[in-house]
Amino acid sequence: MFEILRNHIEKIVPLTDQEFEFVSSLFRAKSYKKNQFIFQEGESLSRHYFVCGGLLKLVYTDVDAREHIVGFAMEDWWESDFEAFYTQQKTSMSLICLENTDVLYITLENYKELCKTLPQIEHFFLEKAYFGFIAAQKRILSTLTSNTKERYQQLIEIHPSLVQRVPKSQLAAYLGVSRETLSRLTI
Amino acid sequence: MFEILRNHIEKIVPLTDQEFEFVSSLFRAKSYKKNQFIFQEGESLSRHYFVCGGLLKLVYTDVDAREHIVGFAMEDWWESDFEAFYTQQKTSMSLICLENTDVLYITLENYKELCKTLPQIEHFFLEKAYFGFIAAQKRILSTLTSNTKERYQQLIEIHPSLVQRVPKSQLAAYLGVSRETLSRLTI
DNA sequence: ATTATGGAGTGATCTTTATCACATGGAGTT
DNA sequence: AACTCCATGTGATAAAGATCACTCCATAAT
Repeated sequence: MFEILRNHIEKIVPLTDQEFEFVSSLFRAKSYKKNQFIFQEGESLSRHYFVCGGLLKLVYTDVDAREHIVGFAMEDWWESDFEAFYTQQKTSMSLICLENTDVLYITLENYKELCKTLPQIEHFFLEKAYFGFIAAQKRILSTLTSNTKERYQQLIEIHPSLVQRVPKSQLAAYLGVSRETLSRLTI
Repeated sequence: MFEILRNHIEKIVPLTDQEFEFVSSLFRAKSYKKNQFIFQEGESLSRHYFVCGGLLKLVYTDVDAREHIVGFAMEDWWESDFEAFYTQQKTSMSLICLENTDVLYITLENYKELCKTLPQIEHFFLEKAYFGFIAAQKRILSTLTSNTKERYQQLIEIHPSLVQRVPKSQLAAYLGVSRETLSRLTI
């Protein structure tokens, strides 16, 4: 699992064996079964997760107990309730397994230690944040410019493997439409 | 204008006079009139802008020539076509003045120079990127969980001064509804 | 003073989507 | 084999929003 993390980081910044040993020492590995909660809305202990294998959804549950999917996370993706993590507040969302999933996670304390010791890792996270922001802005733009059918087609284009692995009801909760409407689309 | 930038940066990281002199040397100041384009979709030269005073909109124009507002920028905000800036591609959006506006801008070359020389500035931009990402995710969540009226109320709550300064037709283009629908809401 | 112009409100109608209800079919369980 | 979950599809109806057309009003321009 740590090798996956190393390959992932080294796509952006190089690391010596010694440096990666230090990186590894600050992460912990954990495995979860399908439908398990990695964390649940309202919890205080917030971590940043790297998915080595499997599939997660980041979920906001509204007052009517409806689930809204803020994001998915597959192999090589990072996920967390980022505001809760970075400001150490209670989580407002839940991270739930759609498949059996292996993760590596880091606490904020260790994250800060890591960035202080290895500035290139801070640069790595900066790039991740930039591209996360760009992706979020594109998703916003997609809701502004496109109808449901077009947004679904864009999702298929951008993440074909995701669409294969996730039930349509979950894709509907990500796109912000009812599962019935998604079902009625003729692609 | 440079004092505004200094105060803004020092809210997150401290700078010596000498360090700020270096920062200043990498930015340029420019003033624009209402309705002017700071940059236009399709241009190659992309910069990152800091708004000292005034008001901007970041606009995507679709194939039917409809304007969709990706974001606004007021005093103390950063704005750009971030993907175009960071990857040095052609811009896919336009940055347009809703009021007379004074900006400071930096090129990617100077930005990289700045981060290399002053790592605390890279940390500053990292925080900006994190909170930009969090804000974008909240906007996505708002479209998933709330109807038009609620989203408009949330906008008023989060950016009351913006709502005062921007025509409702522009707020509609930001919220993703027609100006008629926004006009019919009873707040 | 008169004439554009841009922002905003509103009626009528059509389209899209949500909602509720029910049916089908496959996978896993007993 | 019978049963229970799920995921999915689909019909009927209601609600939300888009669109087009028109009006009013304030401000800027001539």
